[in-house]
Amino acid sequence: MTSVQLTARRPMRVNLEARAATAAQRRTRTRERLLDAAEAVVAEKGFESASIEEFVAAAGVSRGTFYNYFPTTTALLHALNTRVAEDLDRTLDLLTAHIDDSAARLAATLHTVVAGYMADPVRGWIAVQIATSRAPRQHAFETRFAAIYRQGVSSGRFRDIDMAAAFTIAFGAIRMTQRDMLGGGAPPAQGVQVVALILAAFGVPFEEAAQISREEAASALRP
Amino acid sequence: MTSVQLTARRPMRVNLEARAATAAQRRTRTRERLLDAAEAVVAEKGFESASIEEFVAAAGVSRGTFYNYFPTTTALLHALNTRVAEDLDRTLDLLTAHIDDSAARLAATLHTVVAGYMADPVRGWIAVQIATSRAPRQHAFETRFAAIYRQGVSSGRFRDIDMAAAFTIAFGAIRMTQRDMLGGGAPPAQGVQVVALILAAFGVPFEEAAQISREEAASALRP
DNA sequence: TTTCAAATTGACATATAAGTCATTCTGACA
DNA sequence: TGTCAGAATGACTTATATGTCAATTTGAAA
Repeated sequence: MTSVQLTARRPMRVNLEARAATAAQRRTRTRERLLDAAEAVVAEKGFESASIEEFVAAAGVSRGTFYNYFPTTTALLHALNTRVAEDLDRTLDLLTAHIDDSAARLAATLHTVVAGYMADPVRGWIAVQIATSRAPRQHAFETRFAAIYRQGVSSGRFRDIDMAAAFTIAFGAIRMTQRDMLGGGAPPAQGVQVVALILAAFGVPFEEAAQISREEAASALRP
Repeated sequence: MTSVQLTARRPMRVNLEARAATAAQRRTRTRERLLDAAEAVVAEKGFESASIEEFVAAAGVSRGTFYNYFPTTTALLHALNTRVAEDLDRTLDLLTAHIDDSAARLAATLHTVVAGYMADPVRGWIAVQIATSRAPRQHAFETRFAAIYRQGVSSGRFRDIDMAAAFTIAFGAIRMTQRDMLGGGAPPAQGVQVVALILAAFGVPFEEAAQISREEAASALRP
């Protein structure tokens, strides 16, 4: 409608790309500081007292800055969960890449998840809470699980059952185990039993499943 | 220290017990009204907006009255969860008392839990959330599960494994199934698969487990 | 009708949280 | 050294919660 004069093409006064690049670094740093702070706050005061006020105080940034990065506290918490999941996913790559047998690989994966979260109860609680919230699920684990499971099916190690059901039982049981351990009600040995049962559910003979779970638990505990 | 004159023994002016009895009825009624209201509020507005203000408005009682019954909103929510669990526990008694085979009985129990909560999403979410909170666990299900499991072990139907691990895998998987169904991401058929896998984990041959799960699911869906 | 212990009321004082925005600061680069 | 886009600030407004308590109501029994 209104006639706006477009800026004439001429040499740029400033290098905008270079500026944008450094600005992006700065953004990333501040974002990480907020995530770190949130982790510390949740660690110390629990989930309930998670507030923007707390987060910015811990991060040493101002209120306004928070909104520059996250719209709500839950948005931040989900971002935190994603970061945690990605961390763990990288660890899983390193620790299980060399394992050929699908059953052993799955056992190692599940034990590493449990051990990883137990080593850091804050992250553990975050994972447990978010896993059962209405929030959309983290896909990293699901993808990894599916790959291992399919490999197991084609090598005749696992039963060929509905993937969603397999994932549900494996991660439902694992999350519950985590929850029990974090709550102090379950000994680490319970993880060994639960993983063995999961393998058994998938068709691995029980005694062998128990054996595999025991062995992989031993490796996972010292990552 | 101070010399207080004790009331002399003489005929009571009023019948205190009778009064106390009616007062107790009144208490129970008000308490139930608060619980009903909380259920309705959570149903409509979700967990996050659960506040004393909302609850008393829905129940038609005053702020002060709330504190006469519950110290905090979470206390009320836990009471609500207990009521829900007790309801379901009674249902489980009625529906599974006649089933002799432990595997079938366990399948019926798990399916009823899932179906019961799916029929009432509000209660379902409450159960899922509280199951994974730091709150102490509901004992009703655990006791029931243990009884069925022991029966199954002594009749040779189930493997003789650690009870805690067995419970963890069964209820972890069930809660996760619930969560997936409530979130709309899983079809009812997934419950059938998951229960079959649980039975298989406990030592029931897979084909038979699948068969039992299918049959009991059909009964549980029409309670 | 009167009594009285228990139940109920709701205004109040006290937090604590969220979201906005005009202003200031930062730092690479011309 | 000055420029300027984007980052950061924090006081301010608005909102929603919590917990208290003196006063009032209730209802069975006397």
